[in-house]
Amino acid sequence: MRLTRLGSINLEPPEEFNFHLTASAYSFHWQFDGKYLYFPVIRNPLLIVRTSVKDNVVRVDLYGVTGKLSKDLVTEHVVRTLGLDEKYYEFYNIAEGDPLLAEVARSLRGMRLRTTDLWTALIIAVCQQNASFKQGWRMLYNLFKMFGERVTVEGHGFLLTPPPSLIAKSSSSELMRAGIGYRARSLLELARGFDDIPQQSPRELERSLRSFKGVGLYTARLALLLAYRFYELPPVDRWTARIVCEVYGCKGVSISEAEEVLRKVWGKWSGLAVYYLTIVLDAEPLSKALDRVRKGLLKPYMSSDKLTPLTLYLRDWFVS
DNA sequence: TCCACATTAGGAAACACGCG
DNA sequence: CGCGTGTTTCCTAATGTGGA
Repeated sequence: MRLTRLGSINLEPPEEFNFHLTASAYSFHWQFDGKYLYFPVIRNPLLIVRTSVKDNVVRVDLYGVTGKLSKDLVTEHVVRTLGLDEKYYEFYNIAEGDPLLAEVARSLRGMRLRTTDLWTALIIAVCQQNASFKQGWRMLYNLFKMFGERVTVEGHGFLLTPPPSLIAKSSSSELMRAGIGYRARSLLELARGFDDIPQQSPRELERSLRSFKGVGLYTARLALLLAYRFYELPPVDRWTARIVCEVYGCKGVSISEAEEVLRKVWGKWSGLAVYYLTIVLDAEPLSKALDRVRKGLLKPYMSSDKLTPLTLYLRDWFVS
């Protein structure tokens, strides 16, 4: 599908906003090309925005299949997605004196967590289960390539998240071909029940999401973090637990201990801290990540020869 | 007894390694 | 050089345990 340009909006960025870092993190090449960050605002009728920053102005170009559109609604969505209204001062104050995330307040300052819709966040979270960063994002890549609709914006190919309706009518074996293993069943059940999830607060949503088979505490919280910036309750996996316990000195290395320590140090910013932890350690497998923590190498590589959350967009890493 | 919390069992996929 | 196995890296779900 080819989309036509419907107009544009200019937004004033907050101070210390780093568009390039915000757009780089965990983006596939069809989402960010080094200059423009593309993301959907409305699915039906389809409306996609192309965002960029020039001369300290956030430029938002609108693309769709024509129709009425509310610029206020688009503005609100872009502000929310990029976190233009976020105030990280408190978070940075803690980060500055922190043994793990000091770099977030320095070289990564101005980088925002970019949100997705809840459905996309759920797919991401399910793919992250029992898998390294590389494994998880390969699964996601395969799902997008196999089931996502391709649209063209100014000659740039963009892939939409395969919607619940499409996943729901797929067979488990079809989904398995994306290399997602047992997660196919979880995804299928989520797709079938997704539209019946009521609108509720994040804390209530956590309960609703966990009622799905295959969605535990980690998956639910990661999804809520990515979709709603639900920072106060962190998604803690074993990777996070080991690192957090190593650095802040827990008695053991359990998930619950790590969460307790995280909440003590970061308070209502715990979830955001976990997100940035994956960035500064390039989401490396545990043994390498622990090694880097001990050596104090707590800055992302930023080199283009290695797949990391910040280099994912650079090329087609999973092309087979 | 029942609830909260901790532990254990079970499992998918990638990678490394050794064998023929 | 290819193949199979074991190890590593993670998670959820079921089971176990201890305190109110």
